[in-house]
This record gives sequence, structure tokens and C-alpha cells, in this order.
Amino acid sequence: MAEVAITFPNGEVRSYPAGTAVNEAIASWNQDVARTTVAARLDGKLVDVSHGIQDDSRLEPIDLASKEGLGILRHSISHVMAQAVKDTFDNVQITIGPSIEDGFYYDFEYAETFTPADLEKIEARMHQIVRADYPFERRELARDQAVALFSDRGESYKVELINDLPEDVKTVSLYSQGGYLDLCRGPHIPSTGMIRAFKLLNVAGAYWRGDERNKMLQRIYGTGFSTSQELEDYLRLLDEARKRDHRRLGRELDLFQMNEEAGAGLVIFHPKGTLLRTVIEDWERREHLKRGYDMVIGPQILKADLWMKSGHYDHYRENMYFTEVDGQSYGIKPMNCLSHMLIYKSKIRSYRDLPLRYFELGTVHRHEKAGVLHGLMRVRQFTQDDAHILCTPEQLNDEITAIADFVDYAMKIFGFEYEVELSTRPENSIGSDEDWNMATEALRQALESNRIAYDINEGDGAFYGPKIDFKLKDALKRKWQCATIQCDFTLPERFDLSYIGKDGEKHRPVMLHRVILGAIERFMGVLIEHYAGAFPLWLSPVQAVLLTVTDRHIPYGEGVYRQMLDSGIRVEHDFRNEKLGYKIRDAQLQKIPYMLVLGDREMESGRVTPRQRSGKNLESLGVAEFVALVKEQCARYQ
RNA sequence: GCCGAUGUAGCUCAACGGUAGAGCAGUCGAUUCGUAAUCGACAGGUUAGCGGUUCAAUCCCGCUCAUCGGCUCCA
Repeated sequence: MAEVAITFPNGEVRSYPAGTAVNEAIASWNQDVARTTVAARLDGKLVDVSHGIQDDSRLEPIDLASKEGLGILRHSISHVMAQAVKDTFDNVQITIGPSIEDGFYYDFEYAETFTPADLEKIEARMHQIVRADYPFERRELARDQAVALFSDRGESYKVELINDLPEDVKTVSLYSQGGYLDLCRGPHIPSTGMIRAFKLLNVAGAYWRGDERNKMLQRIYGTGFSTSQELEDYLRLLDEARKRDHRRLGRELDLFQMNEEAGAGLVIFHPKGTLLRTVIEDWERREHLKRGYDMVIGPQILKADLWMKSGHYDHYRENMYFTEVDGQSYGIKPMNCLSHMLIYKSKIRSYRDLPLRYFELGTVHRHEKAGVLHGLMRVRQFTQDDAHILCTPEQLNDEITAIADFVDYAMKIFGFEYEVELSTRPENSIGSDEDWNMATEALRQALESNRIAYDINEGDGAFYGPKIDFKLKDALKRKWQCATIQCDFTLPERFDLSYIGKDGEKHRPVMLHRVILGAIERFMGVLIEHYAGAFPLWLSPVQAVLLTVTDRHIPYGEGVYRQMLDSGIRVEHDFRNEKLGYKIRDAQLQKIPYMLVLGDREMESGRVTPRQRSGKNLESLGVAEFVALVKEQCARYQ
């Protein structure tokens, strides 16, 4: 019998009879590794452990606990779930069921709706399947045979999937376990008995193939881990994440409300939320002025004709609100660019004037679909830290680089990591291919020359130009776009913007649309979750709270309060007739950075005793000293 | 917009086809207290809104609004 030479990860080469299964080879090499191997790479190709090795090759076991192994495990659990669903309910069709970042899902077509009680039934059946320890068996079938097989079984989605495969695909692979059969590329874990810890989480609707024109399927989400300890840890983490949900903290910290009577997607900022927002906006103004931006303010509504000229009417109308004034149609602005264009056009511009950078904390309205609204993250009225930069094509790279630096600086100041994406031309868009290519290249070059790592997001640009998106994550790991840089050759064209060049001729400027924090509302949402409401001193709406020990300390407290207000500290007082411990607890729950205790000792010496949010007490110090301390700790943000 | 779930006091949650209770918060009183909850009393609700079924609806049904989880879409 022929022999094959197998190279193991440690470099060891061993010889086996051809056809030896992957798991046998691994077991003979290292018994311990074999026990937790879920699949393997054979010369870089993913295979099941039951795969028979026919040629000399390099073999890398995939461990259950590795990221890849976990993905395979979860994918296998999704098959087990699909089996449990098929075993438990009639007239269910299976569609697709991949592993995802924190678990897996499977989409089903089923006339009834799955209820939470159904999930329990499904889980119960899954446990039986796991206990039965069915092997996952792979086989390959000619595609027409596979079509016939799934047609017989009434699985029309699987038939559609096979029919849509590229023509050169002649065979497909099928996996089965315990009477369940699925079309699947694999690999899978050896058998269902290897599954230790899983949980079904929720049911949701999902369009077949993610297309809203298609039928709505039912998606069951679940998660699985290699050990039950990890599962418990994950579930606890989910619970922690819920506690830092900005919608919950927004109420608990009295920052803002969304009110049913006011309308969906509309934020009402309470005093503390307004203070927080004001701190952020003040920071914005300072930083923009430092960087050569000019502050401007445009109107909230502009004539519909102007929105037609810009292309918004044709490409963005369904997101816009319109109103009528004296028989004239006006569009409520969904973006701030139009006024900025008009400012540019208000006089003849020279190349010496460029770049011009117009900055506006511009409030816009967008008619977002009801189902997408989400706390502060997705609203219908929001304020952008928006700017439009008009420059020559030669200045483009420097300007984009400066913006990327600004974003990076801002993210460091607020304490965020971020991811970068380059979004290219979408279907519904304006402008020539040539302009799009130039614009996209300008963005790409700026990213590359600054060595910024990025992903490409095909077809996700704005209708007028490509963009660089900067994404932040919320408590539940959902990504939100905050900063964005969009390169636009089209609007300057449509508005016939020009500048006089060195040559005395008219030239067309290029425009960059950009935001740094993005929508202030969304940014605040992410910020609240990022800090779990315990804002750093410079951002905290209330920086210090005065706590009297008894009523006789109130007059002293009033003096201290006055003094601190005068010094520009954001201070509150709690002079209630309550025990100190009670007031400390309250202040602690409000996540106030400094609690200043005022008792006999402080009153006599004219001092305050700060307690930090961390629970640590500082030495008593004079009011002026405390003010200086706060100012010093905020200095680098000013 | 689509699929599903939910909506009871300011908040968190009970209850039942016969018009609702608890804890916290609030108010009042007592207490004057040193680092995460002092005690007592009181008050608080057209059970999201509108309509229907019923002798009777918070509960059953329909519509609307809003929220939540997804999908699609986006800052």
C-alpha cells in the first residue's frame, strides 16, 4: 500500500498508509491534541477529522478552543439546532445557518411563529441529539443528484442555493447527522457529543438572502462555547452590557428622554445631558478654530428647488421632510452642505483663499424608517459636527490627512479605538465614473500614505461621492459610524463653484464633506456606553457634589457652593437631612467624580474632604486648592 | 418599511373576565448622624390611545402610537 508523508506543526514528518484519516494521524502523533481537535487544515485546506489523507501533506489540527475551532463548533451546533427544529415541527424548510462573531443562527421558513417556549423545546431536543453523539458524516454528490435529493425532501431553498452555484461547480458536499441532511461546505466537528455548552438566545425576522424584496424567514440566534464556564461568562457579559446600555443610563443619570408624545426618534436633552453635550460642543469649537476652520450657521429649511439642483431631491427625497411656506415648497435640511456652498459662492474666490473650511454644528432632520430607530444612536433629528472643505485637487491629500489626524486626535481624547472603512460608489449615485475614480483614489492614497489600516466597503458610498468611515463599537459590540470623510467632485460642478487660478482662469474646486464625532447624539450614546456613565472629570456633567454631614453645615456648604460656581466648576449640592452614607450612595450611583464632605472638621478649617468615585479619600484641602486640582486634571482637554 | 415580542405608579416588577398591589423614588413628621440605603406616616394609576365583543375588559378581538430584538437602510 502506498505511503504518505505527513508534516505536523512541530516540523515532525511521519509516514502513514494512504487514506489514513486525519484524526488517526493526529492521534498517533499526539493523543492530547487529538482529543480537542475539531477539524484540520491539510495543505491549507479545511477538512474534517474523518478525511482520508491521499497525498504527502502538511497537517495542522484546529483546536476546539481556537477562534477557528469555535467557529466550526458553532456552525455544527447550528446544524444540531436545525435538526432539532425539523424533528420538533412539521413543514419547516431549512435555509442557511452560519456561525457569526458571538455565536450562530439558522434561518427557517415556517408558517407558524417560533415562541420562547418553542426555543425551550428545541433546546431540549438538541440536548438529546448531543447525548446521542451522532457522527457528522460528509458525502459528495453530483449537483443534479443533490437537486433531486433536496427537491424530494421539499427543501426548495437548498435547491435554489445549488442552482445558483457557478456552472463549473459539478459536485456539492452534504453533511448529515442523526437523520438530518444539509447542504454544507463543512468542515464539522466529528460528532454531536463534542458539544458541551450552547444556548438559544432569540428569534428574529430576516429576509431570505438579506434582500427586502424576498420572503421574511425566521431566524433563531444562539451561541455555543467549548466549555460551560465560557458560556456562563458570556451570558454574564451580555448582562453587564445591558447595564451600560445608554438608554438605561440616560434615564438613570437623568441625561435625556425620548418621549412617545413628542414623537419617535426625537431626543429631549435634560439639564445634565445638555451640560454634557455643551462640554463636547465647546471642545469642538476650540479644536476647529485651532485647525483653521471658519464657523458658519445655515438655515434649517431651504427651497426645494435648491435640493433639486443638488441632487438630494432625486436621490435622498424619501429621507427628507418638506414643508410649505407662502406657497413655496421648502426642504428641511438632511445635510448641511447647501448653505456652505452658497457661502462659497457669495464672492469670487482666488486660489489664494483655498482651502476654505466651513464648520457648522448643523442640526439636520432625516426621515429614518420606524424600525431602525435606536436610542441616541439612530434618531430623526441630530446635530453633526459638520464641515465642508473646498480646495484645489492638489490640496486634497493634505486636507484628507489633516482630517484623519483630527479624527485620531479626537478618538484619543475621548478614549476610543476605531476601525476604518473605505466605501465605494453605490448604485443610486450622481457624477461621472472619472470623478468617482479620482475621488476614491484620493481617499485611498491618503489612507495608504498615512499607513492607516482599512477595509473596503464596496458600494456603500454616499450618492455624491466615496467616503472613509470611522466606526466605534457600542456596549453590545454593534458598530456605529461616527467620523466620515467624503470626497465630492459633483456638487461643486452642480453649483458651478469656481476659483481663479494663478493662470487667471476659472477652475473647479473639490469639496470634502466630513464629520469628526459625527452625530453628537450618536457620539454621546457611544460615549455613555463606553464609560458606563462614569465620565472622566472633564466631561462629567457634574464634576463635584457637596455633601453636608448635618444641617448645621449647610451655611458653610452654601459658601463653598458659591465659590465653586464662581470658579467654573460644575458642582451640585446635597444638603438634605440624610445620613452621609445615604448621600454618598446617591452620588456614587450618579457616578459623580468627586464627593466633597463638609462636616465640623471642614467647617472649622475652611476646607473640603474629597472622596473620589473610586472610593478613595483624598486629604482635606482648601476650596481654591480643590478648584485648581480639578482645573489641572481637565487642562489637557482644553 | 418588514418579521416577532412588549406596553400596569417617576423606576423595577406583581395581579385578575367582576374597575389594581409591592419595593425603590416622592411628600410630611421624627432623627442631626463622618464615607454605598435611619424610622414612621401619607400620597401616587382613565392599566399607552381609540374602537369592538361582553351584564361586566387592564385581561378577549381589531386598529393606532411607542418601545425592544432582528432584517433591510444609515450619522
